[in-house]
Amino acid sequence: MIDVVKIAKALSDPIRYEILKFLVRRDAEPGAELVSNCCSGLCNCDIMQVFGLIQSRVSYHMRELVDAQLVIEEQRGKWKYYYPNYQILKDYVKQIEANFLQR
Amino acid sequence: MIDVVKIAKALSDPIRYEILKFLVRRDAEPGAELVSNCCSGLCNCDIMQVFGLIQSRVSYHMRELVDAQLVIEEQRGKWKYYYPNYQILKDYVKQIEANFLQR
DNA sequence: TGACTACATCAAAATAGTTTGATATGATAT
DNA sequence: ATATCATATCAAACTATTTTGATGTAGTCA
Repeated sequence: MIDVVKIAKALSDPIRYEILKFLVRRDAEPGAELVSNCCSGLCNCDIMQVFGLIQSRVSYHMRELVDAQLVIEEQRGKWKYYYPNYQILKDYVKQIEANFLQR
Repeated sequence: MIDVVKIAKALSDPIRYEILKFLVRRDAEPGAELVSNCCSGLCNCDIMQVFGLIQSRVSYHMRELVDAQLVIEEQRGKWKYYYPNYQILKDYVKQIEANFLQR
């Protein structure tokens, strides 16, 4: 079962929320211009560049998102490629609805 | 517009999450046995009793829930009566879906 | 091999959130 | 009015989270 409080905590940081939104937007627009030329997907260095954050800060927040299972990571050579975990997001919504909106 | 990150933060504390679940459950079962005899609704003192928390702690968490608009409070004499704000909960789910699950 | 790149990890500092006990406020009842 | 009850607020202590700079690790490429 999902840990709904842990997911809420992961979503409760504005930077993480924006990063996740960005991952989803980029995932939905596969033809969009690549942010950097470091790799074909979306990696740490892209997020650094887009949000103007230093490397260890991005690394920290991505680990939080991965730990909450909101984001799946995939190693590609020396890069980490991130993509949204839609199943967990769906489960989160379902759980919120089940706990608070069942009438 | 709702502040989705603020709502997530309010939901990210396990005590607040349980209190909100409790408010919803109690709201859905109007015939359920009253927890205390202090008032006809659900007040601070009920939550203290049910969760075994001291007064200032309950007061703090209820204020967080009210600030996030997840809970509406109503003064009744010397008591505060709390009930869930379903509209905000619905808006929160909608926003999560719009930001992350639109395909 | 060595130089370089991407990312992880660590410890320290900074910031934010939570808990507690004490005190304050405001309503009710006598 | 006073006494009592429910809740708010405050300051201090405590705990958790975030940020930073430094260093470590592992992959890549010449």
